[in-house]
Amino acid sequence: MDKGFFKELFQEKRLRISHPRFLIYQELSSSEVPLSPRELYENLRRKKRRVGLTSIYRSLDLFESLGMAFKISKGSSVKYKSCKLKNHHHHIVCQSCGRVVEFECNDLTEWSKWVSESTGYKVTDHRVHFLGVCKTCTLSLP
Amino acid sequence: MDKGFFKELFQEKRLRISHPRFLIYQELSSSEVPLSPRELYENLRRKKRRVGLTSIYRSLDLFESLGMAFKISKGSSVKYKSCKLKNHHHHIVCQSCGRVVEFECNDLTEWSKWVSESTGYKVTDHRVHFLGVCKTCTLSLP
DNA sequence: CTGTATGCAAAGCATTTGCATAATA
DNA sequence: TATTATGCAAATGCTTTGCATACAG
Repeated sequence: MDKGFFKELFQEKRLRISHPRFLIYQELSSSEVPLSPRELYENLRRKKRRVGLTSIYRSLDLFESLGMAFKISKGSSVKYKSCKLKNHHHHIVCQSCGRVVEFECNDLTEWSKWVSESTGYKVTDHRVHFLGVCKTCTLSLP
Repeated sequence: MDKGFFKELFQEKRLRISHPRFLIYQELSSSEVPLSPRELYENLRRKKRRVGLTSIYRSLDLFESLGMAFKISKGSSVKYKSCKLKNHHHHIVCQSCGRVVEFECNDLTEWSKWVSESTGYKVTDHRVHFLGVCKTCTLSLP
């Protein structure tokens, strides 16, 4: 959990480092697996840290828009994972346990150029994620 | 709209080609832009084709699982776009009007291998989408 | 005929909103 | 002190479920 990063970014954006926000960030970054708003709420509650569910929704939105968290929608469930890498990166999600790992982005300029040419779109950004099975699950499964 | 493709695929999977399913598929494939379940419902209603909203949800799920449609979750809104390309492909979404275009997948074996090595995951699949601005929007916007 | 798929109404939930209160800078 | 963020409760609205009915194969 990188408190410095949190403070710096928030001060730069003129956002307040409130107690609830910090608790939510802390809880999220301490988890190996992605968490839903409700799970985050329950976890904090269990630790006697009462934070409103509404605030959790608001904070998660904020974190995502700041690139501090990765939002995973699978079916109708929504979960978030905090990001450790600061610059542009992507994720691989374990299909079995849901564990997420970040990795740096490849150079996609060539591909982007090709997409742009073949579709007529101006390319501004891209989202990539891989699906797979993590080491633990590979070992424990048949 | 490729009726043959629809029939073939459904027969192969032992799925019934019901009237509502076909109407939904038809309506979805005739749209340039992605549609939400509700929009699809309204469109059909307007054409005096009454299909239950529930069936629309069920059909869209089905289409997606068969790779016939692409599901786009943006914030809390969910939309679907029918796919014309039959094999593995990706999408680029216009940030301004939402229009989606498909393009064939690049060869990602090298990248996959690298991801696998650096994360320890066995890579099974990947999702890519580009974001951009379509030709029409580029021209009509400043 | 024999399952499957549909459609309705109802239930179930996740998410959002309004607003008074509390906390930050 | 001037905003900004919080938290509650209520409202909203999407999505799912149960079940009798219709329908494709």
